[in-house]
Amino acid sequence: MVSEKVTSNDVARLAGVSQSAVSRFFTPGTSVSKRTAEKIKAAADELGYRPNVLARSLITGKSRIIGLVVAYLENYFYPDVVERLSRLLQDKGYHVLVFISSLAADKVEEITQEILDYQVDGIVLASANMSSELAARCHASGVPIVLFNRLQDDEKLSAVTSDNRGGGRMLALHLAETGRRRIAYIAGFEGASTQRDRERGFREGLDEAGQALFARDVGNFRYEEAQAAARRLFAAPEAERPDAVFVCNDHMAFAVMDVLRFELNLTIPGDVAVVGFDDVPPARWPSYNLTTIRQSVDDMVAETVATLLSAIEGDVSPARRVCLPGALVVRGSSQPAKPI
Amino acid sequence: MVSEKVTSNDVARLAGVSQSAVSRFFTPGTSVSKRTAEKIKAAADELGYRPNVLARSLITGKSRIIGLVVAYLENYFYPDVVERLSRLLQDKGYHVLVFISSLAADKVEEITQEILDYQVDGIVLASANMSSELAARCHASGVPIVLFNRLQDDEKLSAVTSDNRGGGRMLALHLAETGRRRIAYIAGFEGASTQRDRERGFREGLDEAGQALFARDVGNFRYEEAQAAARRLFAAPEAERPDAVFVCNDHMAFAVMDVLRFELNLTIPGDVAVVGFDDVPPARWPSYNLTTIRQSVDDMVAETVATLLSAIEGDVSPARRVCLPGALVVRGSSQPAKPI
DNA sequence: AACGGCTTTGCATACGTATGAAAGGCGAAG
DNA sequence: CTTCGCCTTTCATACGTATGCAAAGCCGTT
Repeated sequence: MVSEKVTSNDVARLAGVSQSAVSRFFTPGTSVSKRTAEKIKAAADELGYRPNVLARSLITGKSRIIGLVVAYLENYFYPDVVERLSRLLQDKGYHVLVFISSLAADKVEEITQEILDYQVDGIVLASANMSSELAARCHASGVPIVLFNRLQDDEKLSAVTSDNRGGGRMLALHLAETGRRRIAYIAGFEGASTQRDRERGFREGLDEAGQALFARDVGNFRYEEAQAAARRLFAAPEAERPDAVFVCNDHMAFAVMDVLRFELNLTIPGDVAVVGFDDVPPARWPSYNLTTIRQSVDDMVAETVATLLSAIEGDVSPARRVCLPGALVVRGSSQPAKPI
Repeated sequence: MVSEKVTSNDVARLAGVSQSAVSRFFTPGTSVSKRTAEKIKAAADELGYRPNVLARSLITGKSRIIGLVVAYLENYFYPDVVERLSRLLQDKGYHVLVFISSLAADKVEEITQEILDYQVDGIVLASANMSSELAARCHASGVPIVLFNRLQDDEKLSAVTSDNRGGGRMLALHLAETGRRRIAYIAGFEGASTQRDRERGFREGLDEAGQALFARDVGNFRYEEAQAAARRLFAAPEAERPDAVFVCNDHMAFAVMDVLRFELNLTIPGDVAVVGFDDVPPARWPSYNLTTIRQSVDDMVAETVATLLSAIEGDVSPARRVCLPGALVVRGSSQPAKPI
């Protein structure tokens, strides 16, 4: 607390101009004469002056802060999202205020209120659902929201997702085509739209291929629960075990692979094919070498930012729902092991 | 932009009291009579009023925002840090503004300026170094800084680290005790204190055990570069290859293990022992089952927050350097394979 | 009924900036 | 030399809140 804060008034005094001149100098899009600009610059440099963003926000009504709500970073899809989103927004002069939420809905409510307290210009909701009532309140406050990697019934909410249904379908067809006949599914958290859509697409794909789901269990997007689900699914006698598993995301797929290989001594893809969803970095590490659906974080983030910024800049068009295509990435965990 | 913002004045008018009364009602530690409290509460609820944190900051000089500078979330140690740090600070009424920095020092400078623009109450510097000059400026602004998981020469900076030197030593002794005789090291980014301290402790440990470092290469904390380093280290004829590698962090250790197993067909720990540092979640996944030093993220975060908050609350004591002990976690990647 | 102490309330101002309106400056055209 | 118009600059005010100070209210005591 040694130094006093230096304000635009201090600069103005030193430069021999008015405070407004200083303000104008630091506000892009306004003009000052070359002469005063130089005086102000010199004075500002000497004092180490920088405008107070908070005070500015108070009067402009724009904080240049984006609230990001995220429930867990354990799934390595999200750190990547946080990093790229921050970077992109930084480039555009915004910054990210992080709010970690639990999965519980009432927590989300509380958290969102806290976010609004900071007068954020926009909100990215990355791993939590939000009540329609809350969404309405945000909308009423004029704060745009973009759902990231999830959908909600509320038609008023913008959302960016990848094509979870299409991805699920591709995986089903891939497994069927490579000769799998007892295909199981390990679900994520049932409340998540990604879970629902992936499962739905997967079932549709199986249907197309003339198959039905052989078995199903739930892993709730957690490593340990996915391990447990795998143990249950493979507790049956050998002939009645699945010969393929679609695990709802890569993070859980790693857990399943570890159980199959190191607890049950099964080979992948020899005995069982495993496929996931997301294409997080470890999926391409040789230890896992996991067939999966690539969601382009870059594209998703870019769309999110575009949607958010256009809404912030006054675009009152109705909610924008972007669904980006995913790509099937075939790797070693699902090579055809049992040709028909 | 449908609704107008509701201010303390609106509430005051509706409740039939003064604006100061409303302010007092929402400021902890001040008192209002029960009667007016009720009127204000009713009015505030009706209007959906919540205090504007930014306006409050302007006058109190406290924003309750903590700036977090982090360079990359690719190493899964950091997502965990972000999550726990955010959670803990949230509980204390603070929030985290994230700044992603590149490793370049000038970027850090720029970023830190941006942080200061937001009038943050404190800064956590998690994966980037900062010039002493910049540190001085922050100090002058009265903004406390805590270095997380790194150290700097500047004695004025508080820092929280785990005992990197001691951890390196433990790993060296462990490898020597389990019979390894050609022990190599793959370094992280040379500019990082964690890299320096871990290597130093490791060399000291080898020395104690009467050994010298057999080979050394650099992986710069990146997966791909660590792969390349592993390839170089093991390009020698079989008898001249290392029989153990300490990789400066787990993230790179995974890359090394993948190269050894899947490119060179070596067994771990049979042909080569691999040990890492951090104990990130994948280290205990059976595929890697990596011997490593556990850094307790929880403890580190707790110390960081404690240091930061005490400084914010006016503690002018000199910089506080906390060094937390790490624990050797012996797993399958280093079991004694060649008993003496 | 008057007084003293304590709590509650309202008034006024301050925080650091942006911005509309008004005033000033300067050159060109007449 | 005057007048007009444009570009700069200043003045004044506003943003939404917290807080010192003085006024007002309350309650028990003498």
